[in-house]
Amino acid sequence: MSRSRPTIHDVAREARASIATVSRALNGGVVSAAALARIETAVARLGYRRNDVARGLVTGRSGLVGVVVPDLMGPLYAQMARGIEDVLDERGMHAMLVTDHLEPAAERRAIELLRGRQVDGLVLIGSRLPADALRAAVAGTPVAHVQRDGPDDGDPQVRLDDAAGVRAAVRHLLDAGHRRIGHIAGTRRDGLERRDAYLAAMAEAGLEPGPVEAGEFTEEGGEAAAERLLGQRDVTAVFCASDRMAVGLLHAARRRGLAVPDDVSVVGFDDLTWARYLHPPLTTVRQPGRDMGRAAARLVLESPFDAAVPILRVAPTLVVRGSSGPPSDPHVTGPAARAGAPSRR
Amino acid sequence: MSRSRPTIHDVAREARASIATVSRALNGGVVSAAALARIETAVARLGYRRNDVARGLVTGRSGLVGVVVPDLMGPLYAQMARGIEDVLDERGMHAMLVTDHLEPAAERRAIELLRGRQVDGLVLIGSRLPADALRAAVAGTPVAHVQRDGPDDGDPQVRLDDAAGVRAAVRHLLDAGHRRIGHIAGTRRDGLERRDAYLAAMAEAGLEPGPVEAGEFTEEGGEAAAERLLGQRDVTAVFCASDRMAVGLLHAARRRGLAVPDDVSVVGFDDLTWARYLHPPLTTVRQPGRDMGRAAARLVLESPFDAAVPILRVAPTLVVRGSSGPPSDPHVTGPAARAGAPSRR
DNA sequence: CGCATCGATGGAAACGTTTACAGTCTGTGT
DNA sequence: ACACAGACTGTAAACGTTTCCATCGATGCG
Repeated sequence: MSRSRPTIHDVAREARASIATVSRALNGGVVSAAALARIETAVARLGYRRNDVARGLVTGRSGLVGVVVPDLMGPLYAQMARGIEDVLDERGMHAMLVTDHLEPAAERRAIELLRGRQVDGLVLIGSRLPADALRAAVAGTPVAHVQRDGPDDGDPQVRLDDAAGVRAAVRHLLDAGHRRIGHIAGTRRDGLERRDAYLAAMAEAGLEPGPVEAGEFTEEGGEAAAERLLGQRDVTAVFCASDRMAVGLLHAARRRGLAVPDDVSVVGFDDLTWARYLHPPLTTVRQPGRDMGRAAARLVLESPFDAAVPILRVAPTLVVRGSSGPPSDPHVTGPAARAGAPSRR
Repeated sequence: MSRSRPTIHDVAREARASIATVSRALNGGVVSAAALARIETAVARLGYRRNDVARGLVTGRSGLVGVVVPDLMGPLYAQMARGIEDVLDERGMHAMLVTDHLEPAAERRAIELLRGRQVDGLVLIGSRLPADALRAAVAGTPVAHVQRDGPDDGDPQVRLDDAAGVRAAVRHLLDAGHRRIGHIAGTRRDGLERRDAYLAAMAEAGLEPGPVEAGEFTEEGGEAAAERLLGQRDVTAVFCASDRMAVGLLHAARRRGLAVPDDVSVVGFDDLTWARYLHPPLTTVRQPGRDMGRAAARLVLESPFDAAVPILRVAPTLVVRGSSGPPSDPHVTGPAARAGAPSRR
């Protein structure tokens, strides 16, 4: 009984109709009520299901949008993927996810794979491909980028308004009374943009920038940078380019016996799902991944219509939680004052 | 210049060969060196790329394994997906990910979609579909389950050895000297299995089970259950059915002014990526998601060969971190109480 | 010298659809 | 009674591959 899947021919025979009529019935063409009824029962009896591969071959479309994502384990990427699915769903389309693992070669392969599958569009998240390599790889397929990690060219793109987020974070610390604010910077494109925005925000407030330390976009990177940073005098607050780095900072602070936020305020960036469960809960800049994914999906599906919106900035929001507060005592604070006073156990 | 993609015919014309020869050259069949060279240059000149849709139509295979995953934002699911990709990669295949969002209807649709795409196999993660609905949906396609959330039937399946993990966790607390150990239980299938394993482990140690509270598999669920549990007398340790619930517990403990692990020890389950960054770092049972994904992928690809391994249990490992320690209260853990403790070090 | 063998090639038939086109009815206005 | 519209329906040609089969020289062997 494990016969191979029934085809449209089987349905046609069963329903005494031609395959053309069956096809029309299935796709909402003009068919007589009688034929439609026969076909429907035949479909049900046989358990027929359309073969989308064959269909794609003749129509030239697949109903698929290819998504290449750096890493599925990043909660932010997962949110973006979800956003893409949202808008694809309502159009009866689907996403096909492929991961490059931050390797440009894998990214190129992923694009090839997807195009071989006739995807109707491509959403590239955090793409590192140089403009020419990219153009060659995607050829005719419509493309939209999210938070592209490479130089811009004419392709439509959605990108966080990093500067606005950083400004909000720095303002928040300034408003709380901090004057000497350090920064832990990332090394990728958005890391650099955030660092520049930080410098600009400090300058705007008429303040000298605090110490800046760069590191990998990871907990370890953040911790290492924090070690260097917390050695400096007078720093009462630190703004991190990512939440992951912020947890590294939290650890380093704890090791040095610094209380957060009393001795040092911490602000992160991204608002990863678990940021609120840290101790203390992390004040951070929320990156609306799902919205960004939605926007990108719309962009890629509608790019032919208005070709004049190459870059779309979405606004982040500051989420104030427990890791930031007013400086306790500006002139006494600092590692020197409390050195060697770890209070735990 | 935006001509449509070159086909194998174009290559054949350009290389003065028949399409059959080109196809053979591309797929490693027998071709003369001269022809091969001509074809290769033609491919390069034209930028030809095989159309996998057409290919799939004739071969009946797609090189794709469909993966239906409850939710991309769960780090554990992402790890499993990664594991699947690992083994697919080394076979030149790819994963096609689709999410049901814990809705059985969406799960069924996802399976239909995937089968319409002619996937060569299906990996279902946390499937909730009843056996008959499932059987109807997958028809002839090979299937493997991961941590199926429904009754078993004959389908190959990989599943965590929940009982072993729970036993390790409970033993760990017992060895530390705890006697009154509470449990926060989950409601899904694995939650129930873990609860039963907890009860068994307590019985095995000759102890009465501590209070058990069930809740949703979320931070809020854990927090609510913890509120009920921490009111009880004498509880010096709590074992949670998941890390997410454990952070809820941590919060509830903090609110009540209970120190962890001094007043109450906490052990989680899963070892989600951020468990080590909590404060204190969470002692937990690590679920090797990536390995489970790998195992499932192998299972689905090789199921015809040995049909006799329907259920494969993978072993979790206990990761001891800062959230668990000996009970502080001296008179509860006197020598008498310790007498029955199986101490293995 | 004839015959089987072999390596390389091309022709053509699939694979399961959609869709342009050409029919076949039935009813209607003249 | 006739043409003609209109509503349905069927035939057949695509879509871009793989693969079976036949063909064709050339080579080796008896």
